[in-house]
Amino acid sequence: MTSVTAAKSKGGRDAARTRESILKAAQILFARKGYTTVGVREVAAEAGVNATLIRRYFGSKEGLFRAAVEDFLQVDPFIDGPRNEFGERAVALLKYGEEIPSALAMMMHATADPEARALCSALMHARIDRPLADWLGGDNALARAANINILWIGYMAARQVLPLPALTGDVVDETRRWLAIAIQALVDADKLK
Amino acid sequence: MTSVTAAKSKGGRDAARTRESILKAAQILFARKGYTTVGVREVAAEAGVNATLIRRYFGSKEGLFRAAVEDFLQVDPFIDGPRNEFGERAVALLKYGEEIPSALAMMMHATADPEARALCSALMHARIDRPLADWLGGDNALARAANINILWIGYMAARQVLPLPALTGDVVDETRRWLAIAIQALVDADKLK
DNA sequence: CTCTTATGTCTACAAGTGTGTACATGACTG
DNA sequence: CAGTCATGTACACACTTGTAGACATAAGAG
Repeated sequence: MTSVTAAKSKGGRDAARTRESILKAAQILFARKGYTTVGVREVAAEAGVNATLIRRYFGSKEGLFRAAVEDFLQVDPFIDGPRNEFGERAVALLKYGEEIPSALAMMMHATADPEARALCSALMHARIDRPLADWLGGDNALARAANINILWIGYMAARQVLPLPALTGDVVDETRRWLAIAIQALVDADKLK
Repeated sequence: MTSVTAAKSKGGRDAARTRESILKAAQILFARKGYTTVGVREVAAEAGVNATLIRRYFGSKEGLFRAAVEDFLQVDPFIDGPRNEFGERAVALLKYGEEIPSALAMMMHATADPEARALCSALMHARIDRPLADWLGGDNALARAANINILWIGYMAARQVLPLPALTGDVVDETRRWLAIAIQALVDADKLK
């Protein structure tokens, strides 16, 4: 197989570089195939390095997964920007997520393993729901944050994780429009009327 | 471990009964732990039968999974009833799904395995999206069906599969109210205004 | 140059997987 | 009662997994 994330194009030892290669490969593979299914040898092959290095740099397979998720599970890109454009921005970021391995897809695929699932659950709460609720403010902030998260998760699951055959072509566009509106409505519902 | 789905409380051979026991145990375990993580020996132990019987009755592990999903992936309970109460009914059924192992949780957990994922994708389309779109009718029926499915998937994933720590207590009630309204809105949007 | 440390490689192991094959035993038909 | 097939059991075989430890080699310091 041709490794897209090959490390050492030119010789020389570079710990940081190989570590990065492993992380990138892990993100791609975990997002595509989940946690249990992907083996450390597979990640190493994709990264173009020796399998044992994963243990050296990340301690264990679980350590690698944790690092891979934490590396790009951030809410900042969503809340940086005008409040009245949150819905549009979120959908745009989800589209971007479809093209690169997203943390959401990674987590959804990984929930088969009990330990990986517990990790995902805790991380999602600490790095998404809580800060998002703080940013939202107003009444029922945590519930609204959870609802926004439900929309994200549902869309990514239906589009990438399963994926649903229905979600192609024009249907995707229609769904994305609906998604932006629904999310924005949750943002704007900061005061019970 | 105490097997809840023990088969042969009294002696005697009963193929249908043991087959049912295996299926029940598989549904519970697959929904809780996914496809790859659950082994055939584990299912057999939970069902209180010999592991080889799984091969006899379902051909293979994949055959067992297929049977387990197909057994209760049905859209009928959702569309049977008044159209203007679809949202409420759907949420009530999801709540029911939280208590018994639901097909949705099973599928979400199983997407790590490529073959299981392909199966889930095809089944979801054939048994949920298509019939639901037919029932919905009107403009963009397939997109609206997909959106409803997104809400279901997102909720079950956030509530059961991950699960999100935020979704407990009052937050769940608030989310369920929102969910019913959002789903009903998609049902009623059968004519572009 | 020489020594030390960081980095990368090789081999192996114990555990668990799905599945196949051969054998035992129950229940029903004639 | 006797025979026959469905049903249940026991065992083993390849295979893959994550992890561990011993070894080799490049890079940088004194």
